[in-house]
Amino acid sequence: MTAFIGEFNCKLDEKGRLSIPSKLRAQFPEAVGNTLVVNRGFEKCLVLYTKEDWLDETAKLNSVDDFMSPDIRRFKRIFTNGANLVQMDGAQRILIPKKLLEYAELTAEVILVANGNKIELWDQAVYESELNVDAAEMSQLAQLFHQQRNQG
Amino acid sequence: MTAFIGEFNCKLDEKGRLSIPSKLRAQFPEAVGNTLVVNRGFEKCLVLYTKEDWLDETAKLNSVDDFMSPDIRRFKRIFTNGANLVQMDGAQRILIPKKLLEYAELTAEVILVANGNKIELWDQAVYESELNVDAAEMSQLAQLFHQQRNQG
DNA sequence: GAGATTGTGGGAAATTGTGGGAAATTGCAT
DNA sequence: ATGCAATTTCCCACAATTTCCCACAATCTC
Repeated sequence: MTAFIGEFNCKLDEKGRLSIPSKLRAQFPEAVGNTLVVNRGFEKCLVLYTKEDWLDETAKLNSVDDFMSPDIRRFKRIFTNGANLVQMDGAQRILIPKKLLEYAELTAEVILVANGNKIELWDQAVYESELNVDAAEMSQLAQLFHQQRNQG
Repeated sequence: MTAFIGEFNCKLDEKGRLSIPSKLRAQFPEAVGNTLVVNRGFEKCLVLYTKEDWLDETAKLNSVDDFMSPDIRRFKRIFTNGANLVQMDGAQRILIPKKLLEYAELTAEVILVANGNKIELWDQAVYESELNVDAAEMSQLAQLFHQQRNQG
């Protein structure tokens, strides 16, 4: 499983194309070729996966049979909703589908943030307000994280 | 087994024809040719299969013996009953049978969503309400999924 | 600073989505 | 059987989108 590192400022052009920074592209495993998967994130951002990692994610979902229950079907849908295959063009750019641009409210200025095997894509303004935490809140969040991690 | 990726906004024209997006068509295995199977989904949507995957699906059903119970027979009948073979025309469109249009309440605006080896077809409005979950429900669903996965 | 690489923009060609006309086929009723 | 209506198929045409390509600007490397 891939583990990406880094945070990058990028621009979207008028056509909704995003140029993948070379520092990030260098981290893609060979096998990626030029195909990625974009999906909606839980927050107001998009998420990029290598195709392989995406298939791993969904394989987990698909291991559970659809006959089982409506809730299972619903869960799978919610989870995969929005996913799109995207291909890099000759200039290492991907075209972000319109729908997703709108969802994440992406303007020209965006940020790419590595997060494990995922890469999040935020509008710069949105991202900054998301990161805007004071020390007290941060330590509270850390505490919560710790608790939830230990209770599984 | 095929694993489709993607979510697509499409339009049905007045004749009830659905143009299969090229991104999706590109994911069909060669063998598909231009023949698909449409069936009713459990929810208010339709489901597309490659012919091959449909045959697998029915094979699974038929592995359960009809002698078993009336309910088994009934379920098989109802499940299989809605299935239709459809062929793509020269413009990669399929004609959705009237009955199925009505069943899923499809209007002009529809959505195609990959779901494992199936492709679901929703009316846009219906789909959006299906996806509309709050955080509490989501975490409940996730929990359910987790349980059911582990009990197989 | 010079040369290579990378990011950005945009024009033009190719592909795709969409609509609709008209022929071919089907089903139904007379 | 024959004619009519409805459906389906096949075809062409236009608009929108996507892809491909080239060129210039910015940045990095040596």
